Amino acid sequence: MNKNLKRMATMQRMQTTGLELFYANGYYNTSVDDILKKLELSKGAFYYHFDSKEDFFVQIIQNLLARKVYSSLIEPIEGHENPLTLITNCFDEAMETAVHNEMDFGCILSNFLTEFNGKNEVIMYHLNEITTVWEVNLISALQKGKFNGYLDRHVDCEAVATFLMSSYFGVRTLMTGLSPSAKKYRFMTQLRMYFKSIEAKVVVS
Amino acid sequence: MNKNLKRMATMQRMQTTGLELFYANGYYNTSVDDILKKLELSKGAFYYHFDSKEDFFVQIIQNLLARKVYSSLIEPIEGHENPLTLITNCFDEAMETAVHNEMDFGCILSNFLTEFNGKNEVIMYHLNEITTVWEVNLISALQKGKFNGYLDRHVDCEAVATFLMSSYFGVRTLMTGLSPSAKKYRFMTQLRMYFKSIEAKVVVS
DNA sequence: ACTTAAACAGACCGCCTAGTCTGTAAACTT
DNA sequence: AAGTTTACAGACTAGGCGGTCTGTTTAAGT
Repeated sequence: MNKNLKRMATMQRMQTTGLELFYANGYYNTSVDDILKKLELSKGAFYYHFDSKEDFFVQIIQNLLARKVYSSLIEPIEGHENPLTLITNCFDEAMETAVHNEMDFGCILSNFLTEFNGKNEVIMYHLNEITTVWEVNLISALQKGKFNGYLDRHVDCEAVATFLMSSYFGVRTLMTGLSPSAKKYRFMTQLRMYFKSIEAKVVVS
Repeated sequence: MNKNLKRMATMQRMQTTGLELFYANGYYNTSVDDILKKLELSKGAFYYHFDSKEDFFVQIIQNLLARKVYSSLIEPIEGHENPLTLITNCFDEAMETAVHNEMDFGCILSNFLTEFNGKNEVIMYHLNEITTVWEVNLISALQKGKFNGYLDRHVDCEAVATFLMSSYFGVRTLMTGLSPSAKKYRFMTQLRMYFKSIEAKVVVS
């Protein structure tokens, strides 16, 4: 039983540093040797555990990227409170993490979508799957919010979800440039402005 | 004089197809040989006109990318009308072009920002320069609009610019996935919602 | 104690990469 | 007409790439 455990541990180690380097340098600009050098492992070890570099990356997507997106962008908006508040706090926290991370290269999911678009269908399929999961959860959170009277009745939840995903992807890209902290602050003020325009109108009694 | 003309023509040809391939496949995933093969030119021709692959790309940024961003995102918002209308039409047209382009890989500028972030300082410098030009022009267009009474007095123009750039970068990335046309439509509805929240309030007479 | 398979190590292969260098045909200069 | 420079062609090199293959050590099963 220790057998399978060690196997899993090694594969985890490989995938973790693999994701680190792929995120920092890009998939095509990171060689298998780069990863193995950092791990102090050999080619034999890598191709014993994985069929190919592509197979390796697909497993990283399913094991690490999917969980990362879930824990940072989906789970925080699962609640019965005002979804606009939940989303605001969720984005705020995600961006705050990015601000304090010296090695921030933008949203992982967005970066890989950009890198593989039109280049690798297999990988794109798995990335789009994660994107869809995020979208579905955003929409259902908004619909629940509408049902609970937090959002205006006329709001198109699918459209709001698209707009939110767009703006988040984009701001993370922008934040990799100059003054990320200021960018974050400005973004958040306008997100709140936008939310005011779709929240339930106060009934004048 | 025909001399310099031919030289310019060849360099233009190289840069044009270079940008095409870099946009479609990424910079690191496109070899100099790939470009030369499509052009039916030789290594000698390439390194006669350019010092290196990086120098080649920097010239592409300055000659082609900068103009492209200007003509599609900056020039259309230079006018004395309502900047919110101008921006709406500008984004609409840019996204419509993307929808009808089978080979759309997202916003060129955003893609390259993602690809080179943390990997190549020289190229990042030139890319950030273009981004800043866009930002500055957006801000000044908004400020002019505020002065002319199209925007609410309390609007933070810099924040609006950041929000707009973010959402545009992001939606172009999202549109490379499933149903770009629907994504565009949904995005535009929410952009209009957002604009309603920052436009000048109607004075009740 | 012996067998067997798991978990590697590392040499090796063919291909691709950015970049160099030498050669050469045409054009421009004088 | 002769000399010189431009604008290439294409062979070549050193190194990196993903992937293979043949060991070898370690540990579990019997």
